[in-house]
Amino acid sequence: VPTPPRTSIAAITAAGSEILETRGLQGLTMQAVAVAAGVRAPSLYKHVADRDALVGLVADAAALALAAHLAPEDNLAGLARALRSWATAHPHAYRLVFSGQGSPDVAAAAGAPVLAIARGLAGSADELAAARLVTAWATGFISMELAGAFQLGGDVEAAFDYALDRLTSALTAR
Amino acid sequence: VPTPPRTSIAAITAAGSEILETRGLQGLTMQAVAVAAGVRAPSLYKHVADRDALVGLVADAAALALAAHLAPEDNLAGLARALRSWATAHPHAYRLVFSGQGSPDVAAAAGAPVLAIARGLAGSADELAAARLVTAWATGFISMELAGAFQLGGDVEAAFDYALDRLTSALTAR
DNA sequence: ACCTGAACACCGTTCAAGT
DNA sequence: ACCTGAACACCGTTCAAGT
Repeated sequence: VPTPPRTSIAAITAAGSEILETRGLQGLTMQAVAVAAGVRAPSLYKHVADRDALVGLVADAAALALAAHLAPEDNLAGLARALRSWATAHPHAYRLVFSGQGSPDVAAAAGAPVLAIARGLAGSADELAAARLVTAWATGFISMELAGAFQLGGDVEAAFDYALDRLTSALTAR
Repeated sequence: VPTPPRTSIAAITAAGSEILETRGLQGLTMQAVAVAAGVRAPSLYKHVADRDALVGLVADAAALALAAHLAPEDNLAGLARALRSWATAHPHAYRLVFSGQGSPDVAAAAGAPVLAIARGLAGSADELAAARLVTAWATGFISMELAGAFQLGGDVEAAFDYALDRLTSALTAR
């Protein structure tokens, strides 16, 4: 006897996103997601291949949320600050987005605004290389900050602003 | 009846480092390390508090190995290329070093050469901020490369050299 | 003083049985 | 067609018992 589904990819992804937010990637277990979706763990395998696939769905959802948060920004400093504020508000989601566990297509779409801003600064010849410099710096800075890697003290805010200033002038096409 | 230890922190760390190299962080299980150290899993708890502590020891050993690999470099480009070559040769160890799971003291010691080079470029007033810019860029670039995040094609080598050139001129004290 | 087998709680995953 | 309990292999960790 055929039965209508009692859950869905969308519901599973939403449940997973909320669990990631509150309990981190380690807390994102099949059991926890199943309970939050109102179902038992084995049922999830009717909707996702395995835990890696579920983590990928959650990563993509986070990447889209991040992209929406970045969309209004149209200059390098604004974009970098928006990225950092989102990372501070959603540290687990931020780490997951940049861990490479999501779909490459979604990641590429989310990175598009950076390309546009890099083109405006560096010109279209250096667009891609400039975008990679900026993206690498921003993700590196923020992930080190989240990991507590800035142990030497000093002013982390000042280091962020210093880097933005130096990068802006370094990338501006001559 | 007292008994001499059949293993040691050093042996456990060495076994863990080799397992990390070949099987990754996921393969670094208490069971696998115990077998490699010639002992059973419960015995490890006489030497380390728990798996996190063991991972921390392996992270510190990797950070020291990385520091030794970077030590001969005395300019920004050489340092960055040496970091990247080590990361390519030891991807699991590289990720672990920058995951913040090791001891802050060891991480700070390993970062000292970057500070010296940054001081030479930017002057002592901006030394720390300049070092953070460079470190954030390099770790971000390499971790994105290891994660396969450079999906848009283009020349990754060229992007690395472009960034080195732009950063060097951006940091040089005026 | 250290090592061990046995046990516990947990995890991801499979599968026959239910509806 | 989907959901479930039961089971399996694995994991980290504890602990009483051995030497």
